[in-house]
Amino acid sequence: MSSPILIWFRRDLRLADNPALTHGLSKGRPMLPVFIRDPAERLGAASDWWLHHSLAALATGLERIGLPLILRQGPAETVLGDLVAETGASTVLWNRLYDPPLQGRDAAIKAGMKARGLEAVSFPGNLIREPWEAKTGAGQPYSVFTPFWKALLAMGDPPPPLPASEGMALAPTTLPRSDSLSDWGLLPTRPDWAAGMRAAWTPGEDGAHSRLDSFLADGLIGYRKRRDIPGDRGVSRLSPHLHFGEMSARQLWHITLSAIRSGRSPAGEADAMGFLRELGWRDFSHHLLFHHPDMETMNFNRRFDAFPWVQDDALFQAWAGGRTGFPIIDAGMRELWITGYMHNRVRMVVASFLVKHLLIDWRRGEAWFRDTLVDADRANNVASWQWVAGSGADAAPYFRVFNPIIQGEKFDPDGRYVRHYVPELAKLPDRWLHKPWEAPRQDLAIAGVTLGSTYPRPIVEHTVGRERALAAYAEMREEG
DNA sequence: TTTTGAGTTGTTCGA
DNA sequence: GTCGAACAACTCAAA
Repeated sequence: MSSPILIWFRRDLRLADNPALTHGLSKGRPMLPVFIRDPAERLGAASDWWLHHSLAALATGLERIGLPLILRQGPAETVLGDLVAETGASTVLWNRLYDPPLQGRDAAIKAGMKARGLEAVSFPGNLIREPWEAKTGAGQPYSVFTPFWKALLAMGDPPPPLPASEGMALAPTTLPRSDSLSDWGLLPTRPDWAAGMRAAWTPGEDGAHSRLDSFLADGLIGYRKRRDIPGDRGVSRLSPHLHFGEMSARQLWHITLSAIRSGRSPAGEADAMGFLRELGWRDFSHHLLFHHPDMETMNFNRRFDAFPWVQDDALFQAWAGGRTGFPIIDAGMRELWITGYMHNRVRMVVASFLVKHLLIDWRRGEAWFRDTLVDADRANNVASWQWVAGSGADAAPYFRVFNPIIQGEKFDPDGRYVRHYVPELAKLPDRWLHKPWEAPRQDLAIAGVTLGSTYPRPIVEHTVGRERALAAYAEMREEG
């Protein structure tokens, strides 16, 4: 029997539109899919929860075409070397990742394999375009979104997705040892904090497609306005599926356009392009981090190195725990804690609050999101936090300080979102819901709210926080 | 090389 | 209540 091909799965946990898998299947040789739990790839506890279920789904899908999924732990280079030795594999195929540490790791692995006479081939990963494809007229990477997006559009539609293989694949007659998924301890036990996640999500390729189908059927229409309303179903919530590659960006692109053109989605071209533009932001973040690897820990705009951040654990804990006394902030932080997700509009508001009202370093917020989001993604997380902080590429101007009261009233006018995640305020009338500290004593009493007891008073007064933030930015400008 | 127009997502103030 | 201007200046990208 000819030597097996290792298919190294990473963040491409799908069978359809999987270039490495399709390429391997075309060879007619035995195939050995493997997933390596490399500590270098770990993001956080919520991601681990998702990964567990996504791997289980992938294993089921592979089984349908007659393939096993081998699970191993350790540094990828070592594990792949072991597997090559154990199985006699002469080819390793994978789809690319672009995070700085992993990209370097993979390049070293490829070079090492080639030096040993093995075939190692990588394929385009999970973006619309590879991060090095878009270039300015001067041949430089972009640092402003709009021209980047125009450049992407000018390249035309990305390649059409590859179909999932239907037929049975050939597996090696003897299989190497595999870890048991349940032994990896990816799921929480004591306490089991994942009940809200199980209720909110269906990880895996099938879950990704049914999520997209229902979004196209009734969520996409009116997207440009509805996407800002956290109590509405106006966003796709595909981000964790995209992060783990249960659906590729290219599939999402083509499925969306064909749905509106065939009438399967009642939405129009403008809503569809508004939606795909958000996918463009995902590519833009990866483009930025690929070309500026140190922005994961350093300010993209180095003038922010002089910013007077405040270290205050009590304030940080109040923010993280959803006890700031601002209902829209607390609802967002609790949505995150319960479901592993937060609506995009609310992410901006809570991030602005941490960085501007509390003057806490964006890196602390970024680390919290990385640990708690099921869609945690280095590139998106870092680029977005820096954007809010004002230190990032194409960032918000410093004087743009979100007012958590106005944001709540504007985007959650009927209080559906806040009442769901901050149930202790549910009986307050809309008028006071986003500023309970201004409610008359009688309204609070009727609603069963006791400020400072059943719900916190604001940990900072909005106007004070705003003025302090503007002063801090002014101080930084003088330093620089 | 120089110039020009533009830049995700907002808030506040005063007329 | 509504509306427009101010809030800074800078850097990017393309012509």
